[in-house]
Amino acid sequence: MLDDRKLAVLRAIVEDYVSTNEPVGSKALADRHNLGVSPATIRNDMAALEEQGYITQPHTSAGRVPTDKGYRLFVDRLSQIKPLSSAERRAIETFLAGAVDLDEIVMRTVRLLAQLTRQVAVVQYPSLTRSSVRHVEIVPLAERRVMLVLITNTGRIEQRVVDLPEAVGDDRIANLRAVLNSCLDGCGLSQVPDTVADIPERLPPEDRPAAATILSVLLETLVERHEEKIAFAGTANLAVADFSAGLRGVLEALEEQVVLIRLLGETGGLSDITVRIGSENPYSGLRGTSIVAAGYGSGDQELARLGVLGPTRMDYPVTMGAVRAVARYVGQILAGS
Amino acid sequence: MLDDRKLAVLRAIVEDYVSTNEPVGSKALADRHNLGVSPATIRNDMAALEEQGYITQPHTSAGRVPTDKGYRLFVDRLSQIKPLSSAERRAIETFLAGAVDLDEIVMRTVRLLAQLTRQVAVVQYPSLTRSSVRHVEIVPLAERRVMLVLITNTGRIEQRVVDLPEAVGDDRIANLRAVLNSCLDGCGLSQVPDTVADIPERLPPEDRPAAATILSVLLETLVERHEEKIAFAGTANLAVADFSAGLRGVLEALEEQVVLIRLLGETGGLSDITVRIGSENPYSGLRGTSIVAAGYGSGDQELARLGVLGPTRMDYPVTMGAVRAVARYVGQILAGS
DNA sequence: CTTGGCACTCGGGAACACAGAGTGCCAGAG
DNA sequence: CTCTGGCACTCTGTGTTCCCGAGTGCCAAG
Repeated sequence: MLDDRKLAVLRAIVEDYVSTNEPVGSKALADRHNLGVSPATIRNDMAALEEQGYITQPHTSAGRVPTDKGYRLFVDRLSQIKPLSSAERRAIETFLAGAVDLDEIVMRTVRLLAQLTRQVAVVQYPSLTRSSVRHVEIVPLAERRVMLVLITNTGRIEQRVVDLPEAVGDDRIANLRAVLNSCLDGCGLSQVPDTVADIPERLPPEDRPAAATILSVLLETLVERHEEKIAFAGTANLAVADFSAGLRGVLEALEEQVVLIRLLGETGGLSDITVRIGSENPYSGLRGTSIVAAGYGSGDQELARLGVLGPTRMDYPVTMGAVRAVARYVGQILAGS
Repeated sequence: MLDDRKLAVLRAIVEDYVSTNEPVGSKALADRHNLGVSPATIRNDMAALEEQGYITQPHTSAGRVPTDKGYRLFVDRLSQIKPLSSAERRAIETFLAGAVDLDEIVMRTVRLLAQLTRQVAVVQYPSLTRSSVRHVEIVPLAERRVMLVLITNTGRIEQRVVDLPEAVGDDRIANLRAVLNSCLDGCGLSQVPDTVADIPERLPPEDRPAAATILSVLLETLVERHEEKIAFAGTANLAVADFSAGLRGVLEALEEQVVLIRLLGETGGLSDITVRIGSENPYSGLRGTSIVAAGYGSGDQELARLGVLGPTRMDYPVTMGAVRAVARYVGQILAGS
């Protein structure tokens, strides 16, 4: 059905179109790639490819352009991820190594990725649900008000102000804090609800109302923040050149965190790469936009995802290489801190 | 030099141009505004206004368009801030009231502002230098490693991982924490360096090396994070309609935090509004873009600034009204939490 | 100082022609 | 059966020309 030469033609079309952004014709193909056959032959192959929906012509008598289906085939079977140059690797390493806290790691990562790919980069903060408790702090603010601070092993911090039902002295707060920490230290956030259940019993009866209030806020935090936090950068890359069409939709998607998180998607293995091409992705504003995403994490645990958005006519091998590399390095950095 | 009628003509030109986005001619002006004079008279006035640089014509025989100087005059003398409708006020209040922590306050604020003005909104996080210490926490991570967490009265949290010169037991850490907090509680961040100087003396000699390390990281945090954090939203509003020209520059500015912070600028009084029009602002990418900004804070202390970026041909009275209102409400919310 | 009149300018849209790139198809060669 | 060269055909994009209309500047009269 699709012999090797037809596949080679498709690959050539994708590559040429990506680099020139102009519909590519049979003659140009024959010239630029040495396929060893004449333009006429290529024309026949192109007709076949078009027949099967891999390419299309914007109008009669223009060159061909890959369809989403064509890109899909290209990504799946005709290309391989292009590793970064060693200079780039070093640059990533030193750039990320300078980060002092989680915010900065994420910030730097997202910028790095935007710069490497010259597209819009998106990084999801390490998932709360897959982290564990490193420390819980209760800071007295006023007589009947405390601030609850939760620090996770990924460096993420959540804070809440809690109004207590009654005044609670500092020493009782300290006790509460100690009990909380001894129970929760190292506990996976998803286990917190269970673990927390029997804490009131360990406390003197007079502290239980306050503890209950604090614990309910703690649980609330975990649930509400199930919605994940994300950062993005590189929107200026959208304005460049030929992509004014999709621009609107992409900007809108970026502002809709929910959509964006859905777009990053979830897949199986850590650091295998998801590519969603144009109409494949579940948001109508992104016609003409592709998403290349990967999970990152420390060890073999996926903490969250990151990726880039760009026009369907992007350089997939390079983009995938950059995404993969950045995902790996971020994982390392997180593991090390 | 500029009599009342000429000013009225200028005002009319700005208003018409803002609402239609088309150069406005003498006839249209005479029709839509009852200036009580004929088009010919208006033409003379327009000639005078052009002479003095308040308006300009894109090409011979087109209507007039305000220059930056024209907008400036309009903002300074010909318009007054338009207060929000009470429905809008209520909406703001309820929307902001739902926020649980600083991140969320900022996030909601910036979205709100973007939505109200239909432009790009920018909010600076409460300045570290003008906040004070609410609590300092030292969390043991490993034998020779702790996490330092600084919580300010504005709800902002800074964290750092510190490697200690030697192992320090939990009880000594606790003591250190107690001393630190008793010294620093309520202390303005700008006074921290002075206050911190004599802390080592209060500690047993064997703890001093560790304390010195921690303190130096603390000071470092204050200095480095002098660079402020910002959030923005509403970039999708850029893509709409007629502003594709400035788009590139604005997106670039948004990615350059430093530039952006400079743009928000600093002025005197809390909640008086700064307007920078087109070429007035110190970044060349923003030709054709204006910035409306204001400070916000609790009490009479300016904590930070917020504002919007939009085309010079924006509706200044409305935009200024929205910025002022949002700034006030944010101040209130921060004071209350 | 204001007004109506008038000649002038120029941008933008419509109509048109044209070159060039690209295609599909066909008939002949390997 | 596959490849190739040739050829007629079909478009788009571009450049040209033309004209309309909006808007101006100037002037002379009220």
